[in-house]
Amino acid sequence: MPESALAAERKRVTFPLEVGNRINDGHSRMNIFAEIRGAIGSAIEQLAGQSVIPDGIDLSRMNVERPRDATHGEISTNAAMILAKPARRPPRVLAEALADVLSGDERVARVSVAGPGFLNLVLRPEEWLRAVRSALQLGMDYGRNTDGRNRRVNLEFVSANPTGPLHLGHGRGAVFGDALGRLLEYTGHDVTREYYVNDAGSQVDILARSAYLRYLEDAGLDTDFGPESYRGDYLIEVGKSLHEAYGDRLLNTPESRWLPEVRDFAIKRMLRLIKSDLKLLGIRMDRYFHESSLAQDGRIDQALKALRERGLVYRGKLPPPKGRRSVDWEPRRQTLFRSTAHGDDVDRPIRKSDGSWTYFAPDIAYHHDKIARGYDVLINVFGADHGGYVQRLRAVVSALSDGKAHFDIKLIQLVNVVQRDERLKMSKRAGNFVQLQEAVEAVGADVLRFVMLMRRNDAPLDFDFEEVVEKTKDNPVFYVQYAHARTCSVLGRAEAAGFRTCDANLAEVDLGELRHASQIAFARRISEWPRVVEVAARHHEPHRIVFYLTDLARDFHAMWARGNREPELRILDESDVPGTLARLALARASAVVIATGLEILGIAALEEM
RNA sequence: GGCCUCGUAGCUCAGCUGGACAGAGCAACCGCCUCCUAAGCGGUAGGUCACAGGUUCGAAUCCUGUCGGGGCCGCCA
Repeated sequence: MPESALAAERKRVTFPLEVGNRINDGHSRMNIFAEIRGAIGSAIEQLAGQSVIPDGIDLSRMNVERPRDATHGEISTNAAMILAKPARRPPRVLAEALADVLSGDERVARVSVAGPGFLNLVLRPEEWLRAVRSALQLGMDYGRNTDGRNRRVNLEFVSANPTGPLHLGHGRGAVFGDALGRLLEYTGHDVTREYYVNDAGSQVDILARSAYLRYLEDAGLDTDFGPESYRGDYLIEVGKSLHEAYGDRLLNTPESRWLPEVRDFAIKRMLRLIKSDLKLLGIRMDRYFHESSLAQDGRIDQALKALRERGLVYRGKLPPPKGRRSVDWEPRRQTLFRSTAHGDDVDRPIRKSDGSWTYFAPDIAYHHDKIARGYDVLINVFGADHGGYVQRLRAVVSALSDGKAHFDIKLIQLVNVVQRDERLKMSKRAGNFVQLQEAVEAVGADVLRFVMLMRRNDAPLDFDFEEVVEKTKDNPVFYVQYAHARTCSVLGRAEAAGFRTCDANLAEVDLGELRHASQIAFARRISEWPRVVEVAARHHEPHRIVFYLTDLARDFHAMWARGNREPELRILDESDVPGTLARLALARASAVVIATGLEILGIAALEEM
C-alpha cells in the first residue's frame, strides 16, 4: 500500500470530525438500541403509573443489548431483574407485565420472557433495515452522537522527553491518543491535544552536553563520549548546526556559559524531529506545554499555595520503603504532599531535602494549570513505566479540582517487535529499538495506526513487520481494507451497468427487497455501529472500533461469498433491478461504516487494492 | 517486601463494565472458483475463563487470599 503519507494527511485534514451538529434529533432515531431502551423506559413508566412498581427507580444498570445466543432474540434486556428488588415482585412477573406493554409497540415483532426474567425482543425486519438507510443518508455522520456536548477534554499524550526522535513505543501512545481524540470529537467532545515537553530536567542537560560534544566534533576536536550522553546520529547534525550558528565562540568556555544556549538550541531541534515524526502519522497537537514555563511564571508556587490552602502540604519525613532493604536509608525532612488524603498509599515529596523541586512539583503545577483552564475531563496517555505515578497524579487532580474533574490515565503497554514469532526485546542498549520513522517508512502510516490499535492499551502488543503488510486474510488491516475495496468494486460495476449508485439514490430504494435472513443479519450489524461508537467513546477504548470493523468486514466477505453459491444473493444481477438496488444499498452502507470507522482511527479507506 | 497491571482454546486476543449453555482470528482436519476481487468463503474439532474462598437471583467480569508473567518502587527525570 504505497499511499503517500502526504496524501493520507491531506485526506485526514479535510475530514470533518469536528463537533457534530447535524444530528441533534437524529441521534436516537439512528440508534435502534437507544430507541428500544427508550421504549422500555416508557413501559416502565406506564407500570409505575399503574402503581405496579414504584416511581423513580434507578435504571442505570439496565442493559439493552444483543444477546450472544440468537435463540434469545435480537435484543434483550435485564430490566425486569433490575426492577424486581425495589418493586418487591418476582422478576418474571414484572417481565410479563413489560412484555405486555412492549408487544403493543409497532417496532416489535415478538416479545418473550426467559430464564430468570430476561425480556427477549425480536424486531420487525424494517427496523434493522432503517440503519442501512440512515447510513446512506447521513454518510460519515451515521454513528455520530452528541454525548460529549459541553464537555471540554484535555488529552495529553506522547509527551516524550525532547531528547531524540520517537520510537515505536512512543508511536503506540501517539496513535492511541490521536484515535481517542478523534473518537471523542466524533462524539461531540471539545478536545485539546496536548504535549507536555519535559524541557527543564537533567535529561535535557544531558542532551545539551551530548550536542555540545557533537559541536566539538564538528569543530574538528577529539571528543570523548562518556557513558552519560546520548549517542544517536541525529545529534551529529545538531552539532554541525551549532557550529554554523555560533562559529567557534562556544569553544573553551565553561559549561555554565554555553549550556543554557546549547540546551535551548538542541531542544528546539529535537522538538522539530518529534513533530516531523508525528506528522508522518498524521498527528497534530493543539498545544506544546513547556515544563520550563511553569518555573518561570511562578506557577509552581501558585499550585503549591492551592494545595496549602487545602491543608495538604507539610514538612515531614517519609517512612522508609516498605520491605525493601535499603542500607543507606536515612529519614530526611522535606516538603511533602499529603496525597494519602486523596487515595494514595504514601505521601509524596514536593521538594528535595536540599529545598529544590522534585520532578513531581512541576507536574502538580501543570495539572493545576489544566484544571484552571476549565476542562471537564483530563486524560493522560502514559507509557506503562509511569504506572507508579498514577496514584499521586490522581491525588493531585482530585485535590486541586476538589474531586470535580474527571481524570483518566491510560497506560500504554510495550510494543514487542516480533520476527517470525521470535521476540526481539526493544532496548536502547541493544541498539535494536525501532525508530518510529523507520516503521512508518516500512509499512505506511495507515497500517501502523491500525496495528497499534488492535489491542487494548493495557495489553502488550506484538508487532511483526512482515505480517502486517501481508495481503491475506491473516492480516486484519488488509482484511478490512479489502472489504471496503470490494464494495467499491461492485458499485463501480453496477454504475457501469447503468445503475444509479449515488448515496442519495440508494437511500431511496425499497429495502423491503432484502428478505433473506443473512441480509437482515447484516443490517443488524450495521445497526450496532452507533452503539459501538458510544461505548468505545465512553470507555476511552478505540480498540473497540477495530474489533467491530473486523467483524463487519467478516460479515461482508461472508455475504459476498454467499452470492457465489446462491445466485439470488449475488449483489449485482442485471435481471433484477429492484433487488440489485437494495443489495447495493446494503453494500454501500457497509462501505460507509468501514470508511467512517477507519476515519475515526485516522486511516484512509482504500477504494481498490 | 510494597504498589500497579495482566492471567480466557495449542498460539494471538475480544468479551458490550454483573446476565442466560464462554466468542473471534491463526494453527489442525474436511470442503467450495465456467459466476460481482478465492487477496475470499463454509464446516469440524478445540476452554474447570490460573487457583481457592466471598458478595449476588446470577461472576470470566466485583471483593479477599494464593500462585505465575510484566512494570514501578525515598529526594531520577
